[in-house]
Amino acid sequence: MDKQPVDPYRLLRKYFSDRMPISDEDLNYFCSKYRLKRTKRNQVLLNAGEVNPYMYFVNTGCLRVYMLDQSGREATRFLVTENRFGTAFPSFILQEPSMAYIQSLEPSELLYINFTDFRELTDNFPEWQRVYLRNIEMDYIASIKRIESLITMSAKDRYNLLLENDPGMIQKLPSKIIADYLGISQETLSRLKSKK
Amino acid sequence: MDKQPVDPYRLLRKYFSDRMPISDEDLNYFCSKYRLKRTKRNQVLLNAGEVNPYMYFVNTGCLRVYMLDQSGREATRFLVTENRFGTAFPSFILQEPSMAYIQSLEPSELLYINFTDFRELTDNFPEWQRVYLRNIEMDYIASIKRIESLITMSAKDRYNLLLENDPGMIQKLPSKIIADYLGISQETLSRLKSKK
DNA sequence: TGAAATTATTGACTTTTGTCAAATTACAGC
DNA sequence: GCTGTAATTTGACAAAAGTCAATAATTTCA
Repeated sequence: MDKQPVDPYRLLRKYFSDRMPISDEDLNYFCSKYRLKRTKRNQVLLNAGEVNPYMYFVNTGCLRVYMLDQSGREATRFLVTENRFGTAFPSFILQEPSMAYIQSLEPSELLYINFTDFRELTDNFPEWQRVYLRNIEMDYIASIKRIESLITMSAKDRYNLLLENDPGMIQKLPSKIIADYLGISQETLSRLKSKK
Repeated sequence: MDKQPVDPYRLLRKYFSDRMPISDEDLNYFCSKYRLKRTKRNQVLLNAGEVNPYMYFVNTGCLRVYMLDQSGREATRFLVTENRFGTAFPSFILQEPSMAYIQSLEPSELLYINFTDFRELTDNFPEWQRVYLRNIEMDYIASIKRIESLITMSAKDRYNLLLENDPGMIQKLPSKIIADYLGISQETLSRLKSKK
C-alpha cells in the first residue's frame, strides 16, 4: 500500500482550530509563518552559544533540549513530543545566546517559526495570545513540579515518580537520557532499576 | 517625625501604570479587585492540601512558598520579594489542592486578588494579559535556569552561583532557608560557606 | 545481514552529601 | 536589656551517588 501524501500543516491547523475560534483566512496566515523541516536521528538544530531563532512544532518525532556541564556531561532540560510546541526557551524569548543545544532524537518532521513572526502573532491575535499564555502556564507548572522533585526527593524516588507519571517516556527513550533528565549518572540509574 | 499615612495601593498602581497604558478608571477598577492584608513574621497564609485562592502582590516584606518532604523537612520552592506578584502557582492556576505552604517571612503588607477576578482581568484587558504573559515567561525562564543548576551542578557550585546572582538573598535570609532553596541540608551549606 | 558503534550493566572504590548529636551563637519579643 | 527560642556550626559517622574501567548487550546503517 502506498502512503497517502499528508499535508504537513494538517496537525498544526488542527492544533489551532481545536483550541480557539479562528477563520480559515487567519489559519492560512498563521501557517504561512511556519516552514517545514525534516531531520535525521540525532541531528543538532541549535548549538550552545547561538541565538535560538525558532520555535518548533513537532509533527512527528521528538526534540530534546540539553546542556553540557563543566566536565562535558549532557543534561536533558526538556523534551518536546509530537503535536506540541517547544524550543530552547530562554534563548528564544530573550534572543540571547543559548546555554542549550536542540537535537532531534529520531527522524522528525518539524514546523518552525522565527521570533519576530512568533511575537507578531501573539501580539496581534488575542485568542492565540490566550492559548499561548495557557501553554506557558502549564509548562511553568511542569517545571515547578520538576524543581520540587529535585529539591525534595532522592534519585530513586524521582525515578519511581517518573515511572508513574510518564511510563511511556521511560520505555521510549534510552536510559542514558532518562538519567541525565533526572540529574543522575547512567550507572546510578542502572542500579536503581535493578534494585526495584 | 510622624510617618506619612501611605496609600497601600500606591505601589500597585505604579506597577500597572509603569508597564502598560491604563486609564485612571481602569486603574481604579483593577485596584478594587485587590484587598489589603497585613501579616506577622512567619505567619502561614496557605496550608498544603488547601486550594490556593489568591495571587499576592507584595507591598512590603517577603513571601515564601515551601513544601514538606516525606520526612518533614522543608524545601523552599519560591520567594516573592517587594513590588512583585507571586503565589503557590500550580494550585492557584489549576484550582487544585496545594502541595505547598505560603508564609510571610517578615511582617508584610500584601494585596491579594482571588482567582476568578484575576482571570477576569487577564481575559478582558489585553494590555494586562500581555504584561502578565511577559511575567510568566520570565518566571518560567528563571525556573528553567534553576532546573539547569540542579541537574548539572554540585551543591557547592549552586551556592557560588546564587552568591553571584543574588547576593542580597543570601545576606537577607537565614541560611536554613538558603539551604532548602538549594536542595541541600543546612549542615552542608554551613560547611560550604567555611570552605570557600 | 553483520561489523562497528553505541548503550547498558556490573564491580571496586572515591567523593559528596546527609544524619544525628552536641555546643555555640544570635536574635525576637517581652 | 533579658531571656528563651531558634539558628548556626562542628564533629563523627552513614548513606547516596559519582567515577573509572571492563564487559556485555543492543542498535544502527551501510
